[in-house]
Amino acid sequence: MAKTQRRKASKKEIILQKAAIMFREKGFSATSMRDLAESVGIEAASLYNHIRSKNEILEAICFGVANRFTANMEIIEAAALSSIQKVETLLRFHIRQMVEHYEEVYVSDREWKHLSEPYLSNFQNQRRSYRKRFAAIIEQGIQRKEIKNIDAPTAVLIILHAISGIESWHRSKEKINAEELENNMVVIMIDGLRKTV
Amino acid sequence: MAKTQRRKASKKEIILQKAAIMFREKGFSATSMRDLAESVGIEAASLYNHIRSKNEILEAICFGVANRFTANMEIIEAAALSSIQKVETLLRFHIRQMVEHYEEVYVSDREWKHLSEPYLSNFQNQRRSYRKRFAAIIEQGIQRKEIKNIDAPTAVLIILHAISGIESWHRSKEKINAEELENNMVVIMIDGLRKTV
DNA sequence: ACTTCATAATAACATTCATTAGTTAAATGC
DNA sequence: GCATTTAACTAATGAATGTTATTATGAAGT
Repeated sequence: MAKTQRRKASKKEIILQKAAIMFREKGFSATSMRDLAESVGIEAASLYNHIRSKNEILEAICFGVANRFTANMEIIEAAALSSIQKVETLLRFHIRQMVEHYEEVYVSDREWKHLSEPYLSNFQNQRRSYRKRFAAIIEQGIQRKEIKNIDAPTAVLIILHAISGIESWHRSKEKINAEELENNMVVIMIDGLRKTV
Repeated sequence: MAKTQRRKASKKEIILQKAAIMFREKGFSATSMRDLAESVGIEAASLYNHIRSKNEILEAICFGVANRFTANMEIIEAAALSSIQKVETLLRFHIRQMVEHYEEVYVSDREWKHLSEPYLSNFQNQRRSYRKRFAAIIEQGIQRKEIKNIDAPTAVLIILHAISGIESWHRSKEKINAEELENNMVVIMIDGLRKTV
C-alpha cells in the first residue's frame, strides 16, 4: 500500500514511461511500436489513440527533460552564490535528476539524435545554450579566482559526461547510496582525486 | 593466398571504417546495410562478400577497441609508477584513443548493447573486468595515501564517462588543440576545479 | 434507453529491413 | 591460356517496420 496517493497516470503518461524504459534499454531505433505496445498491454495500433507518432514520444521525453534543466539554470544564475557554489549546485541537481528520473534523462541524453526537424535543431540549440551558460558560470569563477585557470567548455563537458556515468551506478549491484554517490562526485569534480597534504 | 587475403582484408577494413562512421552518426540500429553499402560505393548484397553479417561488423569494432584497452591495462599494471601516475597514464591513454580513433571508440562505447550473444556477454565481462582493474589501481592509491578516500568504483565511472565527453569536443567548432584538451582534463580530474590558495 | 465518446482490436498498407541465391566479369595462379 | 577465385551485380526472400482506416466495446451523461 503506497502511502503517497499520487494521481492516477493517464494512458499517455504510461506510454511515455514505458517508452523511456524501452528506449533506454534498447535504444530508440531498436524499439518497435509493437514492443512498446506489448509492454503497455495493448495492440500497436491502439497506441495511436494517445500519441501521434513514435517521434512524438521521443520529443515529449527529450523536451520534458531539457526544460527542467533550463528552468533550473535560470534559478541558479539568479542566485546569490559563489561560482564554486553554483557549480556544485548544478552538479547536485544533475545528479539528482539522473538518480530520480533515470530513464528519461538517459534517453534525452543518448537518443536525441533521432529527433526529426525542427525538433532536432531546437533541442541542439537548447543544449548548446545550456552549456554556454554553464561555461559562463565557470568563466566567472576563473575571473574571481575561485576556479583554476582551465578551459571552461572542457570543464563543462567533463562535468556533464561524468554525471551521465551514473547510468553505470544505477545498474550496478554493489551500489553505494545516492547521497554518498553525490558527495563522492562533488568531491572528485571540485577538488580532484589527489590528496592534498 | 596471403596476397588475396590481404586484399580482401583491406576492403573489409574500408567497410569497418565506414561502418564506424555511420554507426556513430546514426546509431547501429538506424544504419541500414543499404546506407552502409552506399557509403562504401557498392550494392548492399555485395557487402556480404566481405562480412558475414551486420552484427559481425559491430563485433569487430567493439572487440578491436576493447582489446586495445585491455592490452594497455596490462602494461600499466606492470609499470613501476605511483598510483596517481598510473591513473594519469590511463587517463591520457583513454583521451588519445578517443581523439585518434574517435569513431570506433565512440561506437564501442555506445552501441555495444546491440551485440548478440555470446559476444554481448563477453564484451560485458571484459568491460567489467577492466573497470575492476582500474578501481584496484585507485584503491591502492588510497591505501598509499596518494589519493583521497573516495569510493573507487565511483571515481572510475566518473573518469571513464568524462572521457567520453571528448565526443563533444571532437565536433565543436572552436576547439582547443588535443594536447591542451588532454592537459585540461588531467588537471581537472586529478586536482579538481577549485583553486587552492 | 439512447447517444456520445474514448479507447480498444482487427486488418491492412506500403516501405524497409537483413540476408540469400544465382550470375557475371575481371583478376590471379599455374 | 586455361582454371580458379574474388567481388561485383540483379533479383528475390520473408519478416518487420510505422502507420491508417475501420469496426467493436463499454462506460458516462442525458
